[in-house]
Order: sequence, then C-alpha cells, then structure tokens
Amino acid sequence: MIVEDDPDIARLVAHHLEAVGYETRSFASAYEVVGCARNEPPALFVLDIMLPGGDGLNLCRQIRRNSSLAVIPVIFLTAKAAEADRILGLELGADDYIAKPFSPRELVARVKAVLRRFERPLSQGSIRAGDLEIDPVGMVVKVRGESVSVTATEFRLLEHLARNPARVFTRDKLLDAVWRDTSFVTPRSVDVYVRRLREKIERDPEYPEYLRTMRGVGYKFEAPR
Amino acid sequence: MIVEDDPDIARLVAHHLEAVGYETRSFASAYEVVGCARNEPPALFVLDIMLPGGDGLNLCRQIRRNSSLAVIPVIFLTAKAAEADRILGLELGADDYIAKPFSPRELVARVKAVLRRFERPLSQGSIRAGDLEIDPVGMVVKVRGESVSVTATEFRLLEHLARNPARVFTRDKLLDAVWRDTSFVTPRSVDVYVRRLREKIERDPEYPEYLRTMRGVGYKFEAPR
DNA sequence: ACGTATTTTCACGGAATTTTCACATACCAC
DNA sequence: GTGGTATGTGAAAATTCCGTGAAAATACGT
Repeated sequence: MIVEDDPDIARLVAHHLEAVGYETRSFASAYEVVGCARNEPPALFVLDIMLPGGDGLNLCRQIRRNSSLAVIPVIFLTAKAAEADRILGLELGADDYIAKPFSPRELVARVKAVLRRFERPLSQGSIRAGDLEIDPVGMVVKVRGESVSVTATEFRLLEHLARNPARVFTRDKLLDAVWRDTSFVTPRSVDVYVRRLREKIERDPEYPEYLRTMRGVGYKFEAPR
Repeated sequence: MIVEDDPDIARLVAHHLEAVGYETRSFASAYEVVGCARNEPPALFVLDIMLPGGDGLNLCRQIRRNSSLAVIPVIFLTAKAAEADRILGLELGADDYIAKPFSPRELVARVKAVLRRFERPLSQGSIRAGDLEIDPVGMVVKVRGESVSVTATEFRLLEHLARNPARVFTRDKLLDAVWRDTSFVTPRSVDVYVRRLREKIERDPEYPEYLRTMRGVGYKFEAPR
C-alpha cells in the first residue's frame, strides 16, 4: 500500500513492485488510507514522509495506534537521508526507510527484506545454511546430505534458531519461543538440547560452527561462510 | 571493481576513485570478473555497457544471479545517454549509471552516493562509528570488518558508551547503567573493562580514538572522523 | 502393563569471566 | 622539579557460567 503525493514517484514504486509480483494500491494523500487498510489489510506500507495535510509520520502514528494495523511493517520514503535516523530512532515504529532518489533494485530489496523479517511465522520453506538443510514440513534435518534423526523439541529449537541466524537468544526467550506449554522449565534445559543438537549436526561439537554459545547471554545460530 | 575495455577510460576511472581513497581492480573484459569477485567481493561494480564478447548487461545479469554477489551495487558506464538504456539498466539491477563523457566529480559523487545508500547497517539497531560496528542483536563487534570477541559485560559497556557518543560518564553512572546486579562493585572495575575494550578495538591502545578518558571525571566514547 | 524414547532436572568440575588489588605511570598544580 | 591524585597495568583471587554425565520423570506405543 503506497501513500505518495507525487504521481510520478508513486507510479514508479508501484511499477517496480508489481514487476516482481506484488499487488499494490496507491494513495495520494493520507485520507482514506487507514479506512481502506482496515478493510483489506496490506502486507506492507510505503509512506512518503512529506504528505500534504498531515505528514507521513502522523499517518504512521495512526497506523501504529490501530491494533489491527499495528503489526504491519512500514517503510518510509524520504528525500533527506538526514531524517532517516529520526525515523528509525523515534518511537514511530518504522521498519526501514528508503532515501530518494532510490534505485528500483534497492526499493525491491528493502521491501523484500522487510517482508521477510515479518513473514517468518508463515514461511514454511526449508532452511539451508552451510551444509545443513532443515525441512519443517517433513521435520527432517540433513547434514551434508545425510539425514539425522532429531526429536520434536530438538527440531523446534534448531528451526527457531536457524530462522533467526546471527541473533542471540537468551535461554528464557528460547523457552518462550520453542517450548509449547509455558510451564516451569529450567532454562538450563536449553543447554541440554543445544548439546544434543551439536552432537548431531556439528563436525566437532567441541568447536561448534552452527550453534554458538554467547557466554553470559545465551545461544545463537550462525551460518558458516 | 571496474570492467571497461577502453584502457584510457579504465585508468581514468581507477585514478579518480583511488584519489579519494578507494581501492580498485580493473578488468578489460567480462571474463574472469565473476570468478575474481567471488574470491574477493568488491564493494561496488563499475561496468561498461559495451564490452567485447558479451556486453556489460550480460555481466550484470550474471552478477545478479550469483547469490553472493547479488547484493553488491552496480554502476553502468554508457556512451548513449538515452533514457531507454537507463531504464533497462536499472531494471536489470543496476543502481545508477554514468553517461560518457563524465566529469571526475560526477563519477566520484555517484560512487559515493551509491555506496552510502548500501552501506547502511543491515540490521536495524546496530551502531556504526568510524570503522567500528556494534550489533546488539547478534552481540557482535566488528573492527574494520574483522569481528572481535567480546564478553557480555564488555559488550554492554561498549554499547552503552557508543549509544551516547561524546558524552562523559562517571564510573558510577556506568556501573548503574551497565552492571546487572546493583551490587557493590569498585568503580575501578570500569577501568579494567575500558582497558580490555581498548586492547580489542583501538588501533593503538596507548592513544585511544574511541574510548577517551576524561581525567577526573570518567570516560566517553568518541567516533573518530 | 511394560519397555522404550524423550524430556527434564541436577550436581559437579573445569573454564571463562568478573572483580579486586598492588604497583607503575601519567597528569596536574604549585 | 616535587608532591599529590588519577589512571593504566599485570596478575591473582573470586565468582559465575557452561558442558557433561547420569538419573529421574514423563510421554508413547505395543
């Protein structure tokens, strides 16, 4: 959903997003945006910062305040790169920005990136990293072609970490994300699962390449280069 | 990485980019470009559109198809300033183009602009200062591209200081902000952590550029220009 | 009900980190 | 320079944290 008062730019953005298969709707002002969005929620907003009659920031605030729209990512178009920090830094909740002038490739890349970040729960595709292959549908993990058997919890833990590579999770966060019932499980249980996963997927469990421990914090998954 | 068959122009481009501090590698044909780039990925491609034996557009397509190179920006050099070329080039995945003949100033400006657009930290929230990169999500600190290992407390201290650059903190304030338990820790412990961070991130720990001591007061983080 | 696979807990020991301290050195005022 | 104070340095002590092995608890199929 594009909100941009300059028709040339609006058309440009729409065109390039449609060229790679996205549906778009364009608005020249902030007016009916919230109403329409509520009717048929878009996957993403692209907002011009400068809009006649209440700027884009304001619109963003409205979107964020509306509970049904609050989760939808927002990308800002801005003429001044200097504004950028303000946008991301502020409590506005923008997810990225694109400085004008932008190249179509950049536009598409950022849109894809943001959508990827937010689509996570929906994504069902299998994950590849290094010589690891994780197939959520079949609950199968393959290491260098060899499939290894993992238990349900092991799999969910690995999947969650691998879907968020290079990102540190505390044990508590992992418990929240991976353990179904939010029962009272010792955070240290995570350690045990990490160990067993390492035994199964790491070349040398002593020097793990995938499942790195961030001492004092938690664990993270890394795709070896 | 410059790909241009006319040696005069290639030298010209290389010279002007090197004059402002960029490293360059030049190729007269599209041949080994992809291979070399894969070995040592450049920050940017400058491609002549007209190349003997498979033109620049083709090369660009190849680059875009290679997943490890696909993110690297491409600038085209073209003799024909026709708008059609521009659209075509951009849709192909080029990020800008420069029409020949070009002024050195224009060349450098465009290269800088494109690099600036793409240099933005990948994950939101990560801090960049000088040749330091601090990624709170992954708990990673990079110095000139090299990631250095820091402990949890070291990281929290560095992050806190870097988030408030050019601002002096007394040791007590740092203890309050960075240390988890509000226990009674000697303020001098801060010194030790500053030292260890300096050993890891400063070029010469004797003359620190980032972590400056403000005698009689405390420490502050400064981003060297 | 029984045996098996999985999940969860726990205590221990080694290792990494944190914290402290004594001393060396640098800085400042005089 | 001299003295006094503040910071840097090296290393040891204290503490925390994680990997390990194994046992207890739970689920699961036969």
